[in-house]
This record gives sequence, C-alpha cells and structure tokens, in this order.
Amino acid sequence: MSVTFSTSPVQSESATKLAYNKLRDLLLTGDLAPGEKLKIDRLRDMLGVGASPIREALSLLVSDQLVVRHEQRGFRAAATSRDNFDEILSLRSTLEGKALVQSMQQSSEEWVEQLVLIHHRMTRLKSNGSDAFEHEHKNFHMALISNCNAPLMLRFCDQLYDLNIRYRYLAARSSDYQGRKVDDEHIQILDAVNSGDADRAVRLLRSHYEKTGDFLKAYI
Amino acid sequence: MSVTFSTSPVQSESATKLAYNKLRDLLLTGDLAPGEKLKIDRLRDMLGVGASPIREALSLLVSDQLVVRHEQRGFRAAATSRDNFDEILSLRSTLEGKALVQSMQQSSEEWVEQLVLIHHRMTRLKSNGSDAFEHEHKNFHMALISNCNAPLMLRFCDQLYDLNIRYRYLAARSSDYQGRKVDDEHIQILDAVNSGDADRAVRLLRSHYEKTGDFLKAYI
DNA sequence: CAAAACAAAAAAATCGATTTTATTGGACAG
DNA sequence: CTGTCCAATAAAATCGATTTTTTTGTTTTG
Repeated sequence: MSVTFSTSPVQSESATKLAYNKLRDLLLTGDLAPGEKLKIDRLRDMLGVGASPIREALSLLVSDQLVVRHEQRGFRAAATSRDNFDEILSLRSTLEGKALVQSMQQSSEEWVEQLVLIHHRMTRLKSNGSDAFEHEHKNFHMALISNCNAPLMLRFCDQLYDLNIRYRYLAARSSDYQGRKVDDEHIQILDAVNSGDADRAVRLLRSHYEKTGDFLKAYI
Repeated sequence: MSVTFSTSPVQSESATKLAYNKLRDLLLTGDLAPGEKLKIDRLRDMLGVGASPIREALSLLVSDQLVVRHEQRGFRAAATSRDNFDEILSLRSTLEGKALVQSMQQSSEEWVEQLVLIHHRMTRLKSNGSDAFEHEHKNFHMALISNCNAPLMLRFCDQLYDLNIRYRYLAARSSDYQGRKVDDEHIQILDAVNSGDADRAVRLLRSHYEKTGDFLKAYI
C-alpha cells in the first residue's frame, strides 16, 4: 500500500468531530456546567466553527445524555443529581461486571498482556488528575472489559464512564477535594484477572466503584 | 390556564424532530435497509426538509446506534448481524430483568392498574403486526419496567427495544414469516407482577425474550 | 396594582449556496 | 491486460443569510 504526501499528512478532522470532542470535554470537566444553557452563537464563537457543526455535535451529545434538547428552545448541559450519580454507579456495576466476566471467560494471552501494558502506562502518569492520566485511566477500565466481544455493552459502558467522570471533575473543583489513592485496587483487579478468578475480579471491580462512589458522594 | 386558538392548535413539531421520527421509522421497518447508504439529498427529497434537519436527525440516530457515521463519507443504516441480535437479547435480558425487579420492589397500585390498562389496549389491537399494535406492544413492555425509577436504564432499554424490533420487521419481510402467539406469555408476566412474585416475573420475561429470539433467529 | 397585550430583541431553526472531499470512469504507461 | 494517474462528477460538509419562535421589557387596561 502506497501513501501520497502531496496532501496534508494529518487527516484534518471535520468541524463536527472537532466540535463534538471539544464540547464533550467542556461538559465532562464542568467548564460547561450542568444545567447551563448552551447558546449556539456563543459556542460558535468559542469553537470557531459555524452553527451547523455545532448543532450536529450537540445532537450527538444528546443521545450520549450529556446534553438535553428542548424543542424550539435550544440545548442545555444535562443536569446532575445524587439520583443520577447513584444510578450511573449501579449500572456500571451491573454492566461492567457482566462485561468483565465475559472478557475473562474468553481470556487470551494478548488481552492480558495489553492490560499489563496499559496499567504500566497509567501508573507512570501517576494519579494526579492530569488529562493524560485521566485518558489512560479510562483506557485501563475500558481495556479491562474490552475482551467481552459485546460492542453494544461496551458502548454503554463507555457512555457511563463519561457520565461518571463528570462527577469526579465536579468534585475536583471543590477546594478540599483530594484525589483518592486507587492504584492498589487496580493492581488487585489486574491480579485477579491474571489468575483467572472472575468472581474475585468482579467483586474487586464493584468494590472499587463503591469506594470511589462513597468518596465522591461527599462532594456532590 | 387559558388556551388561545388564534394560532394553530396543533403544536407544529420541528423539522428535525419530524425527520428524526420518520427516519427512525424507516430504519426500524427496514424501508431503509441495514447497511444502506443514506444520502442526504435523497432523504431531503423523501422527507421534504432541508439538509440541516436531516443531518441533525441522523446525528441523533447515530448515538441510538441505528445509523453509523463515516467521517467525510456520510451516513449508513447500521448493519445487522446474528451477533448483534444475540447481544441485544442478552442485554435486554440483563437490563430489563434488573429494571423489572426494581419496579416490583417499589410496586404501587397505580402502576399495576396502568399495566392492566395498557395490556387491555394492546390485546384489543390483536397481535397482527399493525403499527398501532406495535406501538402498544412497546408501551406494554416499557410500562412493565417503568416503575424502576432509573431513567438511564430505561433509556437503554428503550434503545434496545428499538434495535430489537428492527429484526422482527426484517423477519416479517420474509415470505413465510408468521407472527408468534405471545399474549399468553404477556398475561402470565402480568399475573406474576400482580402477585408480587418478582423471581417468577423475571423468569417469565426472560423466557419470553428467549422464545421470541429463537423464533426470530430462523429468519436472520 | 396585577394581569394581559403588545413590540422589540434575542435566539433557535432552517434554507440555499458555496466549499471541500470522495468517488467514478476513462486515458495512459508499464 | 493491470495498475496508476487524472479529470469530471457526485456527495458531504460547512457557511452565511433568512425565517420562525421564544424571551424580555414596556405599556395598557380592568
């Protein structure tokens, strides 16, 4: 396969995709606060693209549940609530538990090696809440369940992860928030996966979420 | 509260919502076939609205998993596959099972009465595959789990219902498809709900899906 | 003074036209 | 022939302007 370099070597992404990524980021970090009105013109100025890509991106985010649309009165950042947080946790527990079991049932050498690698990369970045760490942390959690061969479930888990992390960022805005030490738990889960003990892995994963959940609830 | 009739009494829905509803319908029934290219111009002509609402509606359908978007090469109706069908069934079983248990745990007089009413309306329309019946059938299944007080889960179940029903419509296009008799099963589930036996209700609901699933698999 | 009616402003929604990108169908070289 | 290159076409993506709807603030009326 030959590649031409006559045109730009970097695949320039579409304005819609760019808007989608930036908006999602702003929503997850809370720069666009829960419940906030999302005026097209303002976003147009912020992101430097036209109204059409903005509206398309917002439409994508509607089904991601990060944005709500009110007929003829525009878009808003989805609200947050204690109930919503609890539900996210409960659903993650159910779905990721199921996905982890399935992943382990068809475990493979490659998958486990991949997990170890991603875990290594994540720990190198420390749990300092940097964007790079957050990215690898999501990577790690998704990798843990990625071997389940169930794309729909993974898509739901991905969505739920994002909905969940928004609460973490919101908590981080609180002045007295201190990130929780979690790498011990990650290592234990990884160990259970490695030893093929699915029951233990799921139990640890759930406990990991419960602990993080209880910790975060103080800041909601 | 007073109502003026000086303007149209029917709240005219936005072009986007109209496009969304029509497109979803076309996708669910298979009029827009799995894998089919969805050209904006063609849809524009079909639905009589401009490109912007079409693109917005398609973006909404992307996250609904009924449409896939390929960067710079437009939209396609999501493909179907045996694996996809199996996964939908498995997820419905998990999520609706959970939702039904939660609904029953906080069961109320109103909710059960609502169920009975919706079941009545559904049976009156016979299981003849008419649009009206299909609508009530979805109503019934959603009502069954609607008391769970878990909007995210309901949203997932709604999505999965739609993904699932597409396979039913596709099967119905096969010349030798005969709809399955299902009302006995509905009645049994309703009975279990009414008697407060959650285990039995969930068992029956799952068996209902398994039977329908096995039946449909012959036509995939 | 409270509530309705209206006008002005702002914002959402939509359209038509333009720009960018991908696809198609030869023409040509090896 | 077979694959590469190029031009013509088709389609996607985006923009700017227009239309429609909602919101806001003011005035009028009972």
